[in-house]
Amino acid sequence: MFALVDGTNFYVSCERVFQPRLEGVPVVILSNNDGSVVSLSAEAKAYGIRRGVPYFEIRELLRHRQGQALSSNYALYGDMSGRMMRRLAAHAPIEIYSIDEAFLDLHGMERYIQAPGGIGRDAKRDVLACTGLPTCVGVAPTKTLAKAANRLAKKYPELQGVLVLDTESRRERALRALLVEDVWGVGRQYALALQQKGVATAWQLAGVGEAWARKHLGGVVGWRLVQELRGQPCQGLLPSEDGTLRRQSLSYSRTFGQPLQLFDAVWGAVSTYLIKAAEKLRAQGDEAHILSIYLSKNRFDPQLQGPAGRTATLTLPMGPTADTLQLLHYGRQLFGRLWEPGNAYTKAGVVLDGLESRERPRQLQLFAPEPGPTPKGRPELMQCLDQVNARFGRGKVTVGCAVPSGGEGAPWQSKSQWRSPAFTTRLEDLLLIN
DNA sequence: TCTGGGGTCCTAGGACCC
DNA sequence: TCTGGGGTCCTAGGACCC
Repeated sequence: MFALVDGTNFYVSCERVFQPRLEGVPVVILSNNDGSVVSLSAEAKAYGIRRGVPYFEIRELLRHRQGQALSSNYALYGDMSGRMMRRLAAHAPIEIYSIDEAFLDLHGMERYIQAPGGIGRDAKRDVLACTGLPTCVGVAPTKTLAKAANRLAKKYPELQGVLVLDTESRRERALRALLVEDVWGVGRQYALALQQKGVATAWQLAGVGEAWARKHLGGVVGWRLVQELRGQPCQGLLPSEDGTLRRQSLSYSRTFGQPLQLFDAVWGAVSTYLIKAAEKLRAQGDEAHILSIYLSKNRFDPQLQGPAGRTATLTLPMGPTADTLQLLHYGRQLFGRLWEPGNAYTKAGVVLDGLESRERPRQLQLFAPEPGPTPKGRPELMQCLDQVNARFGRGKVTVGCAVPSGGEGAPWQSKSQWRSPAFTTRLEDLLLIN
């Protein structure tokens, strides 16, 4: 059996822990650049606001209803997430699935699931008591069914946030009540196609054959999904060691505060993003051997023809690295391949792929690596750079071509007008009760 | 005027190798 | 006109997740 635990309107809940005045108020949390809604409270949902809508469309509605919009504060959410995960990990082996969701492995704990209250209610109570965060819990024999149970636990208040699917009849009842578009792994495209073929509920989806599933739901993924709905596990727990996630790629991208046309401005943004991505890479003790850069134009522009974005990718000739200067060197080459004068760019990003731990055993070098910018003494230099910045503030020391202090006041700087303080991670932002 | 960011997995074709 | 089988790597793209 698996449990899926997730935070209810997680970002809003994090804000409310430190700002009780937001209790009962329609609250929306905005994306970077204050562009669109990424999380919202039940009160905001009741007024018809939905995740993903652009802020300018709901600004008036929110003001009219005395609602509150906040910029997203990932320093706060990330720290609160860590607190929640540490509580959950005390109950069972854990896989952290996203910032506000975790799977718990309950194999061998079946008797505890059945006990009065059960592990779901227990974990939920614990997280609330220790962090102030409300959660929902779904328990079932497969991950997909646990997600389904969680979904229904949220939808029906009488379940009080916990649903256990531990018998055939409970599974059937749940799947009959679940729409196909609410199944984990069925997105917009698939939902539309399924509905057109007369498959409207999760129960109907669980009844399709293997060939059908492979044909209409993206191959082997679709077939696994159907099996999981039937109660046959196809995915095990991927345990998160010491509360962190093992990742295969890492990226840093931002929408600019305004469209940019000048080479220097766009390269200024990309080089800054590269520096940040390299910092993240070193902070998690990894090296990357594939580098991608992408540039995007405004994807909502009706004049736009062709794809909004272009990507350039390179396998680094000297092998895995976490060196800012090497990444900048090759990043500049990739940028040159993408750059087209006369375009108004709205967004850029950097992706580091093929991540390996820096501590891994070194493979025997059979051939001399291609000469890149000289790497002698570089790991030490990078380490020194990170230590100085950790002590004196991010971006205090950087490379010569970069904009100081990480782009503060730069032309690409994102908007973030209503950010709450970093209550839990900055001493100056500590909440004071008078 | 104003529309996020960071991930995953799978497929498929071409180059290249044995 | 005929012209294998199997494998890897690389790249691009499409679907999905939160």
